Amino acid sequence: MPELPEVETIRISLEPKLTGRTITGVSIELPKMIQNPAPEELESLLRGRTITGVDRRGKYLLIRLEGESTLAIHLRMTGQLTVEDADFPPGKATYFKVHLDNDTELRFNDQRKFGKVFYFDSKEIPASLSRLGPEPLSDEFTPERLKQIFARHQLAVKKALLNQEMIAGIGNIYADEALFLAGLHPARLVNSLTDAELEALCHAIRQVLTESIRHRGTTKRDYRDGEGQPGSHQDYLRVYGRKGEPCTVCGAPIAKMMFGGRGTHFCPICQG
DNA sequence: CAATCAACCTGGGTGC
DNA sequence: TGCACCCAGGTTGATT
Repeated sequence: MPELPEVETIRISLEPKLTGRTITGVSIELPKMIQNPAPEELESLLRGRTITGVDRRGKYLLIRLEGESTLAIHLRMTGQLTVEDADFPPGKATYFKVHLDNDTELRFNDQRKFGKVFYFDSKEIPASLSRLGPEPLSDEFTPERLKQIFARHQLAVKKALLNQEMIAGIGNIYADEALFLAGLHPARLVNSLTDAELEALCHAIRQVLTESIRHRGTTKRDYRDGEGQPGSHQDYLRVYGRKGEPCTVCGAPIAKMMFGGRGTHFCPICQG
């Protein structure tokens, strides 16, 4: 579900509600969700700790704790994070809660139970948990860097965009949207891209992610921001979910195919 | 190294 | 109304 823009939107809404709060306890209803320490060890690691800020790396939300440690959450497909009053009834699929010192709690709701929680004593996500490529909205994300990352890989560009070790944060929606904006067919091999195409792709990735953050993310079904509200970028998608509808540039019907196991939308004319 | 598939889960949509 | 089946914003691990 949530890709970089959705996690960033959640981060923005949670940060003021979490920063400065002290954790008083946790509730774990689904132990398998706790990935890193043993679930029974998590509470003693968190209780009494003060939250110093909320960051994001790729699709991971990073809750910073006093003393250089991090509580990280990955929402996978249907995860939702909200901060609510402790006496407000939680959603049906709320499997993890972090109780705070002002009678509110951070709630992790996840219908499909794919979401993961990690704790580690560092700011960087340990490589043993996840290795992530550069942040696409950072200054280090340039056409030259992209060329470097793609070099020697005989790999379809759509698959490359979904590979978090190559670029962090892009998922199925924004991969399709970026390839459309860049005018690239999803099956193009990354080591065949010209400098001009790399430049276009780099720019397209930045553009689609930035636009979506401005629209508070894309809600196809489950995604909600930290206030429980849907985003609006679904109204601005150019190809994703628009099979059979006219291309916004040339009017040809948008095509959908299965590619690398994922539904893939593109304009057969503009991305020929 | 790359590709494919299954697995992890629940529920909405579709077609019979 | 029921039911079987496909599909979904993600990631990982086994297998070829």
